[in-house]
Amino acid sequence: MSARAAGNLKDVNTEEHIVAQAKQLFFAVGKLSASTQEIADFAGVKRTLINYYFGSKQKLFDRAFDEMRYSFNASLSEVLGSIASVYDKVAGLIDTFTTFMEQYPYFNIFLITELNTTKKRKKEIIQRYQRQELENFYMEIQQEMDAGNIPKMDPFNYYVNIFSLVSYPIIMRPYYDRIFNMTKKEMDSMYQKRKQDILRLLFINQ
Amino acid sequence: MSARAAGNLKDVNTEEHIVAQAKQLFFAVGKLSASTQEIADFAGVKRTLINYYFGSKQKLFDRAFDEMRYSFNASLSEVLGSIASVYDKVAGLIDTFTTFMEQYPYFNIFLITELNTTKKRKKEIIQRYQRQELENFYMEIQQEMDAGNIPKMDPFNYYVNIFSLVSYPIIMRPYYDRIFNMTKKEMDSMYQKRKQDILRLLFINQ
DNA sequence: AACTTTGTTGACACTTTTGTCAAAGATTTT
DNA sequence: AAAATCTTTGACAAAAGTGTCAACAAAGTT
Repeated sequence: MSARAAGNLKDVNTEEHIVAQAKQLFFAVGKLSASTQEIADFAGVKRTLINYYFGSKQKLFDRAFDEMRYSFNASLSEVLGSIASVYDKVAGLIDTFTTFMEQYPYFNIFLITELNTTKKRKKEIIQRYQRQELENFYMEIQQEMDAGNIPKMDPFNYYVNIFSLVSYPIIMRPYYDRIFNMTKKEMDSMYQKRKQDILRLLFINQ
Repeated sequence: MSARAAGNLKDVNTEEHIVAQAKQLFFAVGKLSASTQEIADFAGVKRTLINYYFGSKQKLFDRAFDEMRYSFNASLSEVLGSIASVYDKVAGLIDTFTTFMEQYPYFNIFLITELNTTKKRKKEIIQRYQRQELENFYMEIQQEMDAGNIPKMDPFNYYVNIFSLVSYPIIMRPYYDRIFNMTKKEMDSMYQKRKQDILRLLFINQ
């Protein structure tokens, strides 16, 4: 249904359309190792168009990945670079990251699997990011710790904890749905409470 | 070097040897979609032996996965089923899970990717686990919350948090090594502190 | 030691997947 | 509207991966 009507030309940009659908298939649906045929079917185009526009499957993947990375970093920067309070920044990170993870749960997974097993392109693919914003955030965190509002630990670990607490349960959700003895309703309510539970865990006196 | 000498018969059980090596390749090295040739090379045997002993690649994978799952559940049960204090149980879970994750970081990842995208075998592969132990643990957690020793939240979320805080950073470590502006030494020390930091985060007054 | 069973090997066939290319169809430019 | 350019398509070739099989080798049994 979402497939492009065949021969429906130029009302959409085919190239962009393919990338967009590939991002969905890879990072939302989770078919990280979809074949070119699967990608083409999903996008509703002929397989050869992938080669025409991107040269190879790998280059399409790189393109999709780069776009994901860019938009993810942008949304992080928006929070970290703001003038909000530390508490609001933490809440903002939780919020932003939750949204992102729910939309693209497999993006993180790709970072791990493919990146570690594909020996090449290690250096180029990742640029150090948000150095200044991060240093600044660490400092603010440290101040809150000194003030007793945040459990004392290395600010880096604190930062990592935010992402851990948000990301992991979302990634594992389909698995948890099966192993834990709960109805979908119960599970939903559990997951809905998480944002607040996390925030309360990360901030002592709120 | 670790490869079996060719023709070196019966000093080791070839079948077990292949499974053991496959577990390493899949869940420690991270080659979740290794070809039969890669598996065979890694184990130092001829590729056809995989078919001889296991019938198909899938069956070898299932076997490796089942063994992993079994040992993982066993180590969890050992902690949850013990008579230790809640604090010690939480510390034990952190410890056990850290060890497991460091040894087989890709086991969790498989649970997500393959399991969600491979439509078949959803039901059979996972059995509900540790129901009684878990219910009991929830109850103990709740008591500690009531006593004010643990931040108040749903015990399920608390339980999930333990695994989130341990697992996610280990999974992401290779990625973090590159994006964060730290030396290996700094990163190591950060990760070493984590166990205590996590425990302190999860228990208020310790 | 002959026989049977178990283990190992290389060759082959089959399937899946990727990428190329020439031809056909559309769109834009002149 | 003719020419040039861009887009789409099906057919083909090449590569990679999986499983089967018959033959050979080793170990165990009688």
